[in-house]
Amino acid sequence: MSVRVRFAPSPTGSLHIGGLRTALYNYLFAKHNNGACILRIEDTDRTRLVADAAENLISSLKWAGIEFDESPVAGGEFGPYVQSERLDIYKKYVQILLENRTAYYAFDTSEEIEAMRARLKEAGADPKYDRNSMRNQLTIGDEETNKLLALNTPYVIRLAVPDKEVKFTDIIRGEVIIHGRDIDDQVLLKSDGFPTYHLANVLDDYLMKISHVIRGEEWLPSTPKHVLLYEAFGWEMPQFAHLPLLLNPDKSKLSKRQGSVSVEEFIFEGYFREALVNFVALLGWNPTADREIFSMQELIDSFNLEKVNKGGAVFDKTKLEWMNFQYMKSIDENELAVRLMPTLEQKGYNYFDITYISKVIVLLRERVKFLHEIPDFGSYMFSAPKEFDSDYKNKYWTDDTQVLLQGLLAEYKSMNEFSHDSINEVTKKYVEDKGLKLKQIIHPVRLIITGVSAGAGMFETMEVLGKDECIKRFEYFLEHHS
RNA sequence: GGUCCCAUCGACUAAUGGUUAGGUCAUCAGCCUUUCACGCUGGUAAUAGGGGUUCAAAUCCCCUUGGGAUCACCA
Repeated sequence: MSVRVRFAPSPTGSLHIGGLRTALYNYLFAKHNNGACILRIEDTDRTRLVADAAENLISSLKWAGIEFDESPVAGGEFGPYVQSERLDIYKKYVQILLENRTAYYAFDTSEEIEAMRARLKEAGADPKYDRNSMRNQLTIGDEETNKLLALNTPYVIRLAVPDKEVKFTDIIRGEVIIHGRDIDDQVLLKSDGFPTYHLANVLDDYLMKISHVIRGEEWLPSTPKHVLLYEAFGWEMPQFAHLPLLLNPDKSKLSKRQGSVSVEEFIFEGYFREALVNFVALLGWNPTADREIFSMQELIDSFNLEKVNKGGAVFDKTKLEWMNFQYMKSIDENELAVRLMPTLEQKGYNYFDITYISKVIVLLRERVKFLHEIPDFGSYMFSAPKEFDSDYKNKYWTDDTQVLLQGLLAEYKSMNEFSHDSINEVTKKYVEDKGLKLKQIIHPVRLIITGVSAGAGMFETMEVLGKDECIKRFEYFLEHHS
């Protein structure tokens, strides 16, 4: 049997980091097994719809490197892949349930339901739908039901949950048993004609030939309803795998309020896709434990559901930051230069070439947390400093400094090759001849060239800036700021 | 509250009956040094508790405790 999995978000907002992990695990599992990964939009709740949410979801997923074999955009032979376009399908199939009496019409108003719940609560019982005391096909009979239907009375269709144990096997958790008496007579078709998640999800998974349902643990308690539906239709069930939850530092389900949770925010903050994917993949699953860095392909190669943990995992940004830094160091500098270009343009630095940018990146990548910080952290690489750190100056400046710098400038001017090695050589010889320590001159030089105390190796920095630029900065400083 | 799920350092996790309980992040100390960083070396730190089963338990079973999810005409 071929592996077919799906990621089925509802378009109610931007992609949640937990959603990203669910999508990723589906994707990894599919690719590992040469199967198909499908995207289905579950927009059956008309009240929570957010405009453009589906597009945003897809673009976040794409940013992360997750592509779908079948989707509303790519199409596929089991479409449409948007539930609101499948209404006739749901209505058609729910008839089967009505006919074999595993579902029934119910005509209760929301006020009646509310009153029922209040009553049950008063009596200390679970506020489940009390089938026998309400106005439904079971209590009023088929004839009355048909009459009400003919009068266009609003109705819903509910699942007739049998009084028996419902069992299923979860790949991650093993056998799970829940008794029917603990399951509500779930609404399958709402009065607005839209299906609920439970109906639409089961029907679509079946019709789209989904082999494995990989989703968050929050779905575990409602899985028996789905099992019952498969049984009611007489269909073979897919395999289930309920993923452990991603948690806030206080162990509650990962949510807004305790930091960023949407992928868009992480993109905005400047995380590399490689880092976020790598990090999130290792939250709840671990192939070896003696290794942290994995490319998407390596994740695909080693992924398996059996090794997914059962317990929830706290989403700890600190380690993500570390991982991001690993990618900062390892991604090719030319690639990073390309990625930095938009930021540079935004800051008005659009006249530098990729080669120069990548040299600057090599110089500064280990000194910043995010790539986009480079233009500010190393602003002196893009324009000559206008201000000079006075504390830094005071710390290393003496009465002789001015004269020493004049002499050093002359040395630099006479150089042909201006590499960090040759600058190093010339500078060291110069201070040695004067009987000084390198410290006494290199800090003033840094001040002149960069204006600030923090930065890469001085000679490397000067090499990248080039002889002419360095001399210009020397002359400017000695004229104006001494 | 009912039902279900879960439980190894502060965090992510490894060890599927036999290890001085391992690795990574964070943290602490030291080293390196041309500022800031990177890096390097080392340290602190965990099997929730109690019963079993077994020659042997982090690992299997039971109970307790703790945490979480879920209980909609939301997904």
